[in-house]
Amino acid sequence: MGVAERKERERNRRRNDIIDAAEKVFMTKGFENATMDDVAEEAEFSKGTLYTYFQSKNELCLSIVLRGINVLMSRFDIVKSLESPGLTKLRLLAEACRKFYVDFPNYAFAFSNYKQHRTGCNLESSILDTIDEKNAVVRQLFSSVIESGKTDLSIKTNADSEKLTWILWGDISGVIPSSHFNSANTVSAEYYNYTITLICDAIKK
Amino acid sequence: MGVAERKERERNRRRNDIIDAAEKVFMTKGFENATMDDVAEEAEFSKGTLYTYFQSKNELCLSIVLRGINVLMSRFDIVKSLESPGLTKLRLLAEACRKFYVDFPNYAFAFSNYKQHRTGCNLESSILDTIDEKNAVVRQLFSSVIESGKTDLSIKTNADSEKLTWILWGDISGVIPSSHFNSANTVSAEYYNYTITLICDAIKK
DNA sequence: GACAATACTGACCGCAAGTCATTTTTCGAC
DNA sequence: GTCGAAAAATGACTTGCGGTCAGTATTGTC
Repeated sequence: MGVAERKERERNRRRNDIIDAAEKVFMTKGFENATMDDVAEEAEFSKGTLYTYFQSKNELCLSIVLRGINVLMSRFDIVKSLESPGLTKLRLLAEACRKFYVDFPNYAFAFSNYKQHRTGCNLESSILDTIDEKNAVVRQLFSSVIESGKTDLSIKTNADSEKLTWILWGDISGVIPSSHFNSANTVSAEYYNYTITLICDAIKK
Repeated sequence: MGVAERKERERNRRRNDIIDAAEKVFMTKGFENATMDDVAEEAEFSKGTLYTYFQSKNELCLSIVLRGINVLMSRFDIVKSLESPGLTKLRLLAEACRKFYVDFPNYAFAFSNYKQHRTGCNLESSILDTIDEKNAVVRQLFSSVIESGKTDLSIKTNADSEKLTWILWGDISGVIPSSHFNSANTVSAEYYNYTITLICDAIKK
């Protein structure tokens, strides 16, 4: 008898509906100005109910970030399966990320506020751990792509994989969306690609 | 009779004392956890008085950022007066910035939260304008150093000064301090310098 | 229909940002 | 020295929002 399973599914669906509503509200009003009552109204639940699904406003925000990471990672999968030089793969990863930001401005926006919500979420939340795990997986991916590039001689063999990962992932997930949402969404593919080209030029064999 | 002038001086001094107190309090407790009452107590003023000097908590935070920018810019001055190739100057600017973060962790911390306070400060505040102006001056400096590097042939002539400025200043003032204050202050001069070296390698003639 | 368990509600609480009527201080004029 | 006006400082108060929780409604089981 799958009642428990069905209930679990329904609960997850409702949880997702709330995140949908939160995305909409936060994106429209901004995280600061939007209230949990706003989200509750959009989600057609009472505020109290939100708190049976999320520990805090910050955790709700981080749930949006987590969603974004999952979507982004699924886009990385396609690159992973390719048989290409490491440097090419690196470029493709960066390009996948750029497209992701274009396709999902909500997530780009959420990413740009990640740090803030992270620090605001002082409780131990399982979402924090999950995000950390996903981040580790992404870094591992970048690192292995760089390593493969060193093996296939598309990347300088003396490049420091760990540091490069940090710089690339930092730029891609930090600076770019962050600047993108300053003032008037002026940072374009042009700037993004220039950064990537610059780094790739510096590390290519 | 210089009474008005003296009063103006005293008012500025008190204003600075409040920023001193705010730096201490915010650095210790974090921006979120620290209250204006905390700052008031540290500054030995009542809360109401703080609001005769600053429009809001966010504006007070931005005043700290502005202070930091001024200190940093004064360190850039020394580099400006040197007679060196553009690329060398660029490296020295980056190095000056790194040292600045080491010498003034408070400002590095403030910088890492800049965007947050900026968006929280929705009113038109003269401090915002001043920060924008200072930022423009810094970008102008970077841009002209890059241009001079192209002229003296230390930097590739096809480098895009504007984009490079954006990337360099973005990395230097954004990613680095931002990552620095994640978790356990683990990002070291090593990582910082690796980033700079990477970019400089990519653009050197 | 009785019962438990789960889901939902919204009035309520606490806290901190920001306000403002009142008090205190400063300082020139006489 | 003291009066009056302007400037500075005060802290009790208002407001708004994140978060709570005792109570209500719904669902599923026997």
